[in-house]
Amino acid sequence: MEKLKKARDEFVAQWGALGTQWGINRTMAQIHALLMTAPLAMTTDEVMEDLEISRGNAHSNLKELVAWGLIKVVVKKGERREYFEAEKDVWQIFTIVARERKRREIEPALAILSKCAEESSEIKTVEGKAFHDQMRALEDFVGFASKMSDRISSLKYGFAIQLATKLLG
Amino acid sequence: MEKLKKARDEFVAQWGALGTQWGINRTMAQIHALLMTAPLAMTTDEVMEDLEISRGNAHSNLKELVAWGLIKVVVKKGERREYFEAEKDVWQIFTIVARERKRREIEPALAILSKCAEESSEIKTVEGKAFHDQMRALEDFVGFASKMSDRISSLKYGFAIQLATKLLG
DNA sequence: CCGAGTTTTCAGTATTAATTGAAAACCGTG
DNA sequence: CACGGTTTTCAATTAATACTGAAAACTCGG
Repeated sequence: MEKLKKARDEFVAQWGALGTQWGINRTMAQIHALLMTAPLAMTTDEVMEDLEISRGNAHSNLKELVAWGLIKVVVKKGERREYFEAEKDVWQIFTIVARERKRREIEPALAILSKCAEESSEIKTVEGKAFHDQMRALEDFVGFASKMSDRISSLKYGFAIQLATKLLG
Repeated sequence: MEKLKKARDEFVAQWGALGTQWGINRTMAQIHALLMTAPLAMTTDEVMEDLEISRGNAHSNLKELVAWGLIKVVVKKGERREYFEAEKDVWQIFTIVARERKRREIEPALAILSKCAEESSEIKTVEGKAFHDQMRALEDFVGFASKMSDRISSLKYGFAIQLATKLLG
């Protein structure tokens, strides 16, 4: 049906544009959108054709999505080429993104803060103490956020909703 | 003291590098780090000199930080030029960043999902229904996350910690 | 171990984003 | 309203990132 194709194309295009805001590249976001709404697993060539992108581009972004865990390689028996299929469950997607963001954003921040807090711990001036305290406060908070992220991700969807509803109510 | 300067320089440099991961530009993150650890409010010229960057660059990133709400302009009486000072409270910083991310990442996503869900609602094919359901599921989840973000941000720090501790315990 | 089908790499190119620096606009004071 | 100090703008440049396309590497059945 034509209408579906149009809606899906729009979703892919817009999700791609959004990807930029999120700090991931457009193509990766587009492929993710495409596969999330694909009724069947797709090959690299299908992705290339659909998005009108080069093989190299399709390849590297498919691999990157696999590395994130947002898509999986599936092999069909009697077929040599690889098919790709996206995780479609929203809670799964959320936990994967949360895990990856933690790894890429929270953990490096924590490392920096710990190091700076440590290095400034024996400075005796007033300014030195203020700096140290600021580092510690940030370190504590970020460390706390990191633990929270793990805990929430490890919940089952239903339980997370229940908990959240209690908070919202 | 020399040791403090070194620790602070490292913090500024590394926080700047981290900014890239977070999808904000290096200079903005550096200025933020600099002001967060500044004992006194700083002028544009001081920021320029400290980071060795141009006036235009310092200016636009200071304005951007003001727009986020992460730093404030302060005027000293008898002084013509503007001073800038950062919000230092970690919970405040967190809520500001959460608000901004919601505005830049969550709300646009929600708009796209709503539109695509709406446009696909009357498609009768099996594939059309699957697409529609996927859009709705994503919309529901993102909308829910959006509400949660607001609720958490509106809590007082102490209460948030208490709540979180209950979850962690 | 050959060859067709497929995946991977990567040097070169294109695109996008950040930065400079100087000119223009602004602003309060005499 | 002219002037020095200050902020703001923006065209040109530079730096960072993404993408292409073709060649190389890999894989598996025969």
